Amino acid sequence: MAEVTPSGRGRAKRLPRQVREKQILDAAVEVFAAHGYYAASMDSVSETAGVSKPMIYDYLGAKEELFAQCIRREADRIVTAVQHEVRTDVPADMQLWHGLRAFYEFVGQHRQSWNVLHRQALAVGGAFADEIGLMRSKGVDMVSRLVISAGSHQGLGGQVRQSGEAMSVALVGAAESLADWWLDHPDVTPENLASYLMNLTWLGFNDLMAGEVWRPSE
Amino acid sequence: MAEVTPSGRGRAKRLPRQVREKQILDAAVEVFAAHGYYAASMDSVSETAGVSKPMIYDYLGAKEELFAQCIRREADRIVTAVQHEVRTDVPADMQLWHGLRAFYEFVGQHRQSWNVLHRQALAVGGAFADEIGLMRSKGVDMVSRLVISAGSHQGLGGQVRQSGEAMSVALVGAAESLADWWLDHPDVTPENLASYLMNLTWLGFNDLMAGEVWRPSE
Amino acid sequence: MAEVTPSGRGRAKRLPRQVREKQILDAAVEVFAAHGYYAASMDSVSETAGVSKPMIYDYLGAKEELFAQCIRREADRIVTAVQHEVRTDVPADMQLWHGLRAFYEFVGQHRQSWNVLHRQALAVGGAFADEIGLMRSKGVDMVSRLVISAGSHQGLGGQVRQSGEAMSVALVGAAESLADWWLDHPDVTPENLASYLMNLTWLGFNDLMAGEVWRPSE
Amino acid sequence: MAEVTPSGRGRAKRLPRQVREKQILDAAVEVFAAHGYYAASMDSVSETAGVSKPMIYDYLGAKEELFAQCIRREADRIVTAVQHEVRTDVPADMQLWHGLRAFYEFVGQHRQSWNVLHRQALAVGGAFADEIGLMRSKGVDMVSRLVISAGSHQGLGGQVRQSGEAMSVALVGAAESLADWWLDHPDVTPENLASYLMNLTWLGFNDLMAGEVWRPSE
DNA sequence: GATGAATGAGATTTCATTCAT
DNA sequence: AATGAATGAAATCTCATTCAT
Repeated sequence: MAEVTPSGRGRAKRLPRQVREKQILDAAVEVFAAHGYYAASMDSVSETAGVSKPMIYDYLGAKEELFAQCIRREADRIVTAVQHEVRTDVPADMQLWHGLRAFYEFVGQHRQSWNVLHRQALAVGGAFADEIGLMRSKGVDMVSRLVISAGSHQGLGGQVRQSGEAMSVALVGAAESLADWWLDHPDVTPENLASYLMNLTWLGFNDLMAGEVWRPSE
Repeated sequence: MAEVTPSGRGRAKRLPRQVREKQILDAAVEVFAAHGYYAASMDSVSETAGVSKPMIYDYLGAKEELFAQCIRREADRIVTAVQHEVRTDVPADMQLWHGLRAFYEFVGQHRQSWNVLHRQALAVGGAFADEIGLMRSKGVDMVSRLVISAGSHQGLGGQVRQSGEAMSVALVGAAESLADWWLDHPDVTPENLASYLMNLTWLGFNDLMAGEVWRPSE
Repeated sequence: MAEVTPSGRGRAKRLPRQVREKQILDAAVEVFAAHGYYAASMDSVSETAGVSKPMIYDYLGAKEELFAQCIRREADRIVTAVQHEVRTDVPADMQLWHGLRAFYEFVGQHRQSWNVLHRQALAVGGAFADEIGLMRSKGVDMVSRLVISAGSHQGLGGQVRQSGEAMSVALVGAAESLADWWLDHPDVTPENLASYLMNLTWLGFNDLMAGEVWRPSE
Repeated sequence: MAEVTPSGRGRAKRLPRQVREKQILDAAVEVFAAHGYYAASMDSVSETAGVSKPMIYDYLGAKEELFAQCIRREADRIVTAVQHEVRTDVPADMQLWHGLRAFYEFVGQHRQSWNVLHRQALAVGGAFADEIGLMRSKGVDMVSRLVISAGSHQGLGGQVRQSGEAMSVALVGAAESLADWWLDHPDVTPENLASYLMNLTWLGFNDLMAGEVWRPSE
């Protein structure tokens, strides 16, 4: 029987389209993550996938399109992973806590996805604006909903509502930044990271909602 | 009329090296910011600067080196701008407030610098690790010092000190993220942005320092 | 009529890799020999081979590597040609004679090979040290073996043995030099050339081996 | 007083043309010898000479011309050095001996000159045919004259006269080749080298002249 | 379905050379 | 006499992409 594994030489065994597409996407994520969008070559992808280049073009389109699909798939994955851990029947702070923990657990296990998603997509920018926006907004939405719902529960001050989105963006940015920092401090646990963020921001949210607002003293 | 402006065709007028170097760096920042490190071609830079390519190589080195110099210059600029606004004879919260406001004012006026610095440098990664690290650490250091000094003033809890760096990283990430968000919400003022961050984090810091720590309830 | 010859324009006909590699190497030898390593451009090689540049890089590597392969192939050719004519069942002088004749016959038919091998490789030096050394040593070895075996047959003096290598080097140099000179005296036959060298050196060898050593008289 | 040495910064002191030309030629020989004709850049020469590029062009012409002048000067030097040691009032063999010894002594002290002369000039070829030919012929002439005069003294056989030039060429080639070999065997003395050559060839010459000619036995 | 063969186009970089002071 | 400033032109190499089997 002919080999099916990527390392098999010669004409690869005929496989259903679905399987090949997964093979290719997996390879693409790996390669884009390792070298970045530009430095990654279609040759690398083809080699890594154990599939010839024309096939990539046939199945997943040109480089840009291929990258876009990587982003889409990985964004879905991480959002799904987080959502799966967030139960709506607990207090808002616990929801955020669970979400953050799930986020860092996922990141810890899929550094690649994270890299592809975040850094490269942001850097190349222009052409991938849509995909990035979509993914970003998913994260922000999740947080926004929490913050706002928390706020409305407790009769929140104008500040929070008015700036809910901004603050969610900031929180997401903080989370992402901390995830990067994690790479250089691997001995920290996901719980620690989530805890740092909760302490940094949640008390602030609470205070805000209790009407205690910071204002410059000058 | 003999052209002297960058767009002039033909042999450029003789200018002292210093002046040309600035011209070239300016052009490089513009081009890198507009297209990203990879998509920016040395031809573009040369055209934008109104100077032939060999001069770029002679004066500022190859593409990587040129980019590194862009990063260095712009990092210095932004750090200087922020430091210039931070007075050490005011309470820690006011220092942070001033710093953030200065940061957003600068970003508002130099979108390019910001882009070059942040997105591109992070994305290309590898080769520019040093430059990026330096710049990052400057920001984080500034915040760390504030946070920690604030903490020691008030007899701070172990959490803050132990995780001072992580939290500073998170704060810087939040600030950066908010700066990106600003691009799509141009009617917000620098004061607003700074204020959002202060409210999100400072009260948290204060509570922490007062011993009020968030812990999961499960 | 669809062209297949190297000079054909447009997309070259599909050929198996092996064939193309030979085509390219042939062209490279021609071009390097004609212009020298540095003056030869990859464009020339590509045009001469009737193949696009990327294929050259794909099949035979970058310029240095390509040149190295030229050297290797041509060195093998000439060494093989000479060895093929040298029978070990004849006296040493006849072996040398046959070798030299074969050498000049080969050189006469492949001026290009010779040029590529000798001049260019030596001149560029540095990067090709290994290839050159290998090729050189093959020639010197062949001669050394002859000289020394001849010597030991006849109870040879210390001079020869001690300096066998040096003398072989000198002989090879003489042969090469004479090959160059031949270019300007094309009416001389290979036999003549071989004969000159035999007369210049072999009697010297013999005398030496008989103990008749030249010494300065002062 | 302003600096005159090459390392002096700023505008060099005005110097008579003759002196500058020597400075430049010295530098050029050094640089060409170190890197080869192509790899040597006019910038290097200019830096090494401590003189600006326009001056080189003014005084000694473009790269080709500059190299030609290097060859000419160094060829003269070596020929002069050898001729200086050869006295015409001694037997022919001693003349050759002295010449060879002088040659290797010169080469030992001026590896650079030798390299420039021999390897590079030969390699670049084409453009420098004239200079090379000139230099070569000087060496060959010297030897030829010896050989032939020696021959006529002793009633020489037809072989020698008919092929005097060829044999001289071969001898010169042997000498050059041995000089190259010397680079890798630095513990050998000039006397040894000269002696090897004398033994390899002179006895052969003598035998020839005595009518003892080698002929293939088949 | 699958691929080896093939290329257009463009990127970075380096040099020899000259102009203008 | 002397040079800093400036460039045209070209060389090497790589890559995304397609053709033909």
